[in-house]
Order: sequence, then structure tokens, then C-alpha cells
Amino acid sequence: MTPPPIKVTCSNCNLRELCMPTGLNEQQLHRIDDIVATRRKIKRGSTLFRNGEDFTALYAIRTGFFKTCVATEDGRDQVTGFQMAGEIIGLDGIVHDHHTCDTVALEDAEVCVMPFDRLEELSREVTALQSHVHKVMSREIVREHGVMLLLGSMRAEERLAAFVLNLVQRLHTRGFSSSELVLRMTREEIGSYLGLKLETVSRTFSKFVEEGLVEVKQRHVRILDTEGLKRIVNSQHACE
Amino acid sequence: MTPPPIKVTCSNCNLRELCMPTGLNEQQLHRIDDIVATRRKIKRGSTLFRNGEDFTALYAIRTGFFKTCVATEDGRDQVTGFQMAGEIIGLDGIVHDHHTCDTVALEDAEVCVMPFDRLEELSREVTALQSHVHKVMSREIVREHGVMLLLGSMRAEERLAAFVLNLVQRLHTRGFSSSELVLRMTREEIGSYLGLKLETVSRTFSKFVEEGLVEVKQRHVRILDTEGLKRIVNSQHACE
DNA sequence: CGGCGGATTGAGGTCACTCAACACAAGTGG
DNA sequence: CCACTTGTGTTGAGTGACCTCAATCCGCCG
Repeated sequence: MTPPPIKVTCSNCNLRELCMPTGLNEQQLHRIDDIVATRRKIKRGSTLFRNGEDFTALYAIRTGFFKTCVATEDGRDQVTGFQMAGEIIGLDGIVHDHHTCDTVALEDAEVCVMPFDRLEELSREVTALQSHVHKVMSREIVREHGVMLLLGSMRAEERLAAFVLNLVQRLHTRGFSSSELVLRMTREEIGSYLGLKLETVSRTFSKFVEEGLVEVKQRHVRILDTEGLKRIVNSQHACE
Repeated sequence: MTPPPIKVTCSNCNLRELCMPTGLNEQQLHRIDDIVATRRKIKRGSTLFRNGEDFTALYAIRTGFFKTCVATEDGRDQVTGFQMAGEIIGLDGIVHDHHTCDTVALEDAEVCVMPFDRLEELSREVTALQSHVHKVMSREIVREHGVMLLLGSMRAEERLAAFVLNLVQRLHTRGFSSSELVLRMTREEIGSYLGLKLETVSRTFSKFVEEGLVEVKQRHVRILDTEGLKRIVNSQHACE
């Protein structure tokens, strides 16, 4: 069965700079430790929460990789984001006290459970925490603006280039290579996120390979020409 | 004989239910009046704030109609939303202390300026306000999920139908007709929001007219068959 | 080894785009 | 009052990017 919940502290977590406010004093840091009630492990393929479930907590990803997706009544669904270590998920649930999207682990994962009532309580007392919560939500809004721009005005090549660059950049800030990455999601999931069909994603990858921009072996991607990818992203009609 | 000037406050504002928390007691209500520092009038066509400007306040729309848009370096831009009375704008600015999008008045407008530091201060003391701020931000995140779904997986007719239904529904909750509306934006702005070209928007409107779903005379739209529009939105091709 | 999910590639179709002409309303100045 | 402009909206013809359908391939795992 599940092992007994392990008491963990933010104050000694190496992801602290990613998911918690910085510049706290000793006492504030210890108070923040109380926010994380438990950790929870999620097996690859299973959900952290589903559309319709009660909202009780935000989750900070400790390890692993997630996708979030929304669905229409008629069954279509749309991946709204991919999340990795240090990122916060569950913000969608605040407004109606239940979640409006599914969050699925794309590899075995572990999250810190932060009960939202406790988070609100403490952020009334610790200004830095309050500010942090606001910034986390605002960041998500800005991120989604970027996705809307991508979906609304870019062509396939631009979307995929932007996607790869974004992923590798985020991985880089987490200490990984800035030129190599392993995709944790299928072509279909990439396509759903980018508003493309999986075949188009595949073809576009192949085109990048032909042009010498990347090497692709299944889910392993090596970027050969970062600047070339950037040029694709911000030039509506690549003139070469 | 002009009536004595009535000080406009949140506590006697008829939009209170839309932009402020409900269920406050007398004392809390008066404290909230202090949030609104000033009001600001914005002429049609001019901006409330621009990408890059310092973030200092959120704005509650009292009257008028806005669009927000983001832009790429190479000049393309994307309308990320249309906002009307009672809605809150400026949330994008919180994360980096400066705004990352433009907000333009599509008709003469007036907003309540709510300095964000004061809002944070008061929401540390008034729980209902804190909760409200969180919900406003979460609502924006959920709204954007919906737009991503629209941009990522719907065809032109579905997008436009969803757009019109959304607009008229929001107008209806503000006391306007649920079957008639005046578009405050151009076809091009609608297209930018929906990820379509203006010609496609125009053609799709014409198609709706042919099918007897709506009447369109320039920017005046009368909905003849709400159910028909809804059917277009969630069952265009429900085969998967 | 065979089966299976995921990825690639090809051929053909279609929806939305591009380019272009025209319509229409409101405003401006003669 | 009209001619002219300007901004906006409509419509048509042709094109192209992406989709659909289908076959095949690859890596993984029992």
C-alpha cells in the first residue's frame, strides 16, 4: 500500500527558488514549511486531478512531468500546457472550487500538496508569500497569452520551433542541457498543444532535420542550430 | 438645477457584484471603497496601458469596452480578449511589475484605478477580498483555457459561433438583450482573437445569415437561433 | 519471435488564406 | 449639394498549408 506520508520541508528543498518566494528570514521560512501538508506520488499515465473534482490544494511538482488538458462536451480535448519540476498546478480550480481540467503524469512524478486554505491563511501574514502567489498566477496568465499568440497567428513550423525552444529553455534553467532534450509526450500530445495533427508535427520535425536544425531520434531531440529555430519563430514568412 | 454630486464608491456601485466580493459587512464595504484611488477616462482608440509600461494598478471597467493584445517582435499581434463593464484588467502586469500587453478602448470608457499595493494590503486583512482576488485571477486562467481550446481545435464556424454566444451571454448578465448585440470591434479584431483572417470572419457571418441563424447589419447582430449556434459549437464533427 | 503503440511517410482533399475588386457609410472640404 | 477620402465590410477566384486516410516502419516488451 502507500507508504506513510513523509514530512518534508521547503526550507531544505532544492527547488525552493522555483516554487517559493525568495528572501525570507529564518522564521518565515519555517512557517512556509507548514504549507506542504504531504507529498503525493503519481504513476505515469494516472491523473493528479480531473475535471469536476473538488479543488482543495495547489500542487508543486517535485519530480516528473505533467500535461494539463481541457475537453469539450463532444469529446475533443486540448492540451493546455506541459509542466515540470518547480512549477505550480491546480490554479484553475480556485474560481469554482472544483477543477476544470485534467492533469496527467507523463512520467512517474511526485508533488507537494499545498492545501489552499492554509496557503491563503499564511499569505495573509507573510507578505512575500502573498506576493508570490499573485505572481505565480499572473505568470500563468502571461504564459497563456503566449500560447494564444502561437495558436492564433503562427504556422506549423513556427509553432513547433517555439515549442522546442521553450521546452529546452525551461529544462536549461533546471540544470539540463540547452541543446538536448527528451520529449516526455507523444506527437499527438504535442499536436494537441500546438493545434496541429500528429502527422503535421512529425512532418515538421522531419523538415527541421532535413534543414539541419535538429537531430530527432524518436523522442530524443538534439538542437543543432538554436539561432535557426529562433529565426523561424519570429519571421512570419521565412524568406529562404 | 443639477442634483448634488454623488460620490461614486464601490459600496453604491451597481457593478459591485461583478467586480467586488459579495457578502461583506458594512465596515468591510467601506474599507473597500478606499481601494479605488481614482477613476480614469479613456477615449476610444487610446490605450489604458501598453506593453512595457510599469504595472501599478488593476483596473475595473465601469463603462466602455476594451481589447487586450499581445505582439511578437516581428509585428504580428494577437487579440487575447475583449473586456466589458465589471471586468478586471491588468493582471498580466503583476508577475514582472510591468505590463506585457496593450489594452485599448474600443469605445469611450471609464475605469476604476485600484493601486495594487493597496489591494494587496487590504486583502491581507479582509479575507473575502483576498479570496476574490484569487478567484478573479483563476477565472482569467480558466477563460484562457477556453480560448486555447477554441484556437487549437475548432473550425471557423465553431469559433465564430462560440464567440458570438459568449459575447451575448456576458452582455445578458449585464442586463442587455440575449439575442441582440452591437459589436464594438472590427472584423479584423474578431479575426485576430479567433485566429482567423477578417475575410473568413465576414464569410462565416454571411454563411450564418444564409442559414437563418443570425441577422447581420454591419456591427449589429441579431441572433435568430441560439440553439442552432450552440449546435455548431459542440457538434460540428463529434466523431472521435 | 510476434504484437502493439507510437512515429513516419505518401497521396489526395479541403478549409482557410491571399490577392483583388467592389460596396457601403461617415466624414471632409469645396 | 456633391466629389472625394477613409475606414470598414463583403464577395470572388485561385492557392496553399494543413488535414484525412492509409500504408509502413520502428522500438519496446512480453
